[in-house]
Amino acid sequence: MSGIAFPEQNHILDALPPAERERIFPHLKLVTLPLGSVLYEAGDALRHIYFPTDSIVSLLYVLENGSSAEICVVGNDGVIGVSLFMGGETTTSRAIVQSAGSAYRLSGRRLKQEFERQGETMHILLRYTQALITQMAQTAVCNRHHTVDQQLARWLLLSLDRLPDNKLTMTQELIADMLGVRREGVTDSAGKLQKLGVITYSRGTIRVLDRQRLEHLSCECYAVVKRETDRLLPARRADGLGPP
Amino acid sequence: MSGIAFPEQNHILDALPPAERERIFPHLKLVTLPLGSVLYEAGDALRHIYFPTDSIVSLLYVLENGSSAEICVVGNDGVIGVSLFMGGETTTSRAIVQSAGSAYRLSGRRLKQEFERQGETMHILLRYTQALITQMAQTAVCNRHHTVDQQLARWLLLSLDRLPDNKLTMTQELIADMLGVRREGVTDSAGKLQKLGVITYSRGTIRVLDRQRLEHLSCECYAVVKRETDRLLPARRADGLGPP
DNA sequence: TTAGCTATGTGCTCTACCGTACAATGTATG
DNA sequence: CATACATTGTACGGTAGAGCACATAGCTAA
Repeated sequence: MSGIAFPEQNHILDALPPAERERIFPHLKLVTLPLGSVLYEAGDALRHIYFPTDSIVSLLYVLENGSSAEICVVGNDGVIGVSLFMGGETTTSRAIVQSAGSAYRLSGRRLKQEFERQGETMHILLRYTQALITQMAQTAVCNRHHTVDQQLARWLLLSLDRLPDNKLTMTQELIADMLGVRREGVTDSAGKLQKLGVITYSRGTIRVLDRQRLEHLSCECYAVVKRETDRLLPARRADGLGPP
Repeated sequence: MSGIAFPEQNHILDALPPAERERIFPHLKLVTLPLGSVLYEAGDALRHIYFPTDSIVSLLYVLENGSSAEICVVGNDGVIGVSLFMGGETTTSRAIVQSAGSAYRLSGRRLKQEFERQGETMHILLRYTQALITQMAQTAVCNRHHTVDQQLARWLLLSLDRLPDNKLTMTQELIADMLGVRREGVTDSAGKLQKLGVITYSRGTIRVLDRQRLEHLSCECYAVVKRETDRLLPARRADGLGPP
């Protein structure tokens, strides 16, 4: 959250053609998302869609007994609130801010207006939704077959891709909630990574030192999701380093 | 697969308004789907979309090491090939026939034509896709937190809802592939259900005797998905028992 | 009938992860 | 500086499910 923010930091907004931008950008409102805040609960009627710039939001499913699991993660590559244009109005997931930062907010009404014009905006949003589907499905398989060690590596990489530097602010407790495992399990796995010199961990701050090694330690799920996301989403227009 | 088939057996086709029906129905082709046949592999370019009548198709993710997991199941409540209209053209999943039967097939080209008209067809397909998303996400959490016993019950219920009677044709080996567990694990769980008098099992044929009990033994995931699906999908127009 | 295959049942060890308890740090606050 | 709290580390028994081996039981076909 250093310095100015501009809509093009979000890849979806950045990909919109000029006419669409002119219609949408005036109605975007920049909001700050503090760590841990909840954009919506399961069952809430969605009122806005969010385009993160430097924040990260997780979609979490929470079971009756309180245990939970992250089903996908959204950063400046996507949007939160796809059920608005998919027609459901509500979802059964919770959207929680995993990394503090900013996002541009658009009212559901205006979004739907633009979506119904069936221009490029609609097609971009639908392709992004398919990328989300891939991420969810791969997460399901990953939950079934891969170890906590592998999943922690995957999770760190997914977060890293959505952050400006190699530092993430996140306690092991919260990571455990995301992965749906015990906190102690994360401590174990993170300890191994630290011994290997891949990360350093200190009271809520993780620094990734050796990204390549981390990719090696992760399961294939990270690469599968990344490949599919890159295929489905448009190439960046701006360079993401400053206003156009 | 007894007797005649007609498009309205599929809930999506049944929900289309008259104008849409007139455009689409003439181009539907009835195809039979034998048990175990693969509609598409991961990475295949999709050429058709399928509307099952009395068949059931599973979307399966397969990992590099050969292990797999079902991420959702489609019967006469839905369609196979959402990535066609979502814009992706291909998916990373395999679509495999879990219960033999029929389906109506429509070329991807015609489907997209209809979708682009942005009539009711588009909105129904999008809402259905959101229901699919819910199923995938719930499967992800289920894989993480629930026992094989619970998941088998859930799986049986999901299949049962898409079949005309209480009989399913399915070896334990195949169920194991779907749930992403060992075959022996399914034998154990199915044995328990049999002892309880909830099902009978005999060489590839399962009969559900006590559905209510089965719902009780299942985890909440079945109910969550069913509730959300009912909410998102249109009420049945025909009664599904005969041609209109 | 007999042989051969497929599907199911059973028993064993092994391991990752859970649940729980508690100790040892680092950070904030008076 | 002393205290309180939040975060991380460690230990230990319990268990679900994996991996493997092999026995039994129906179905099919010569």
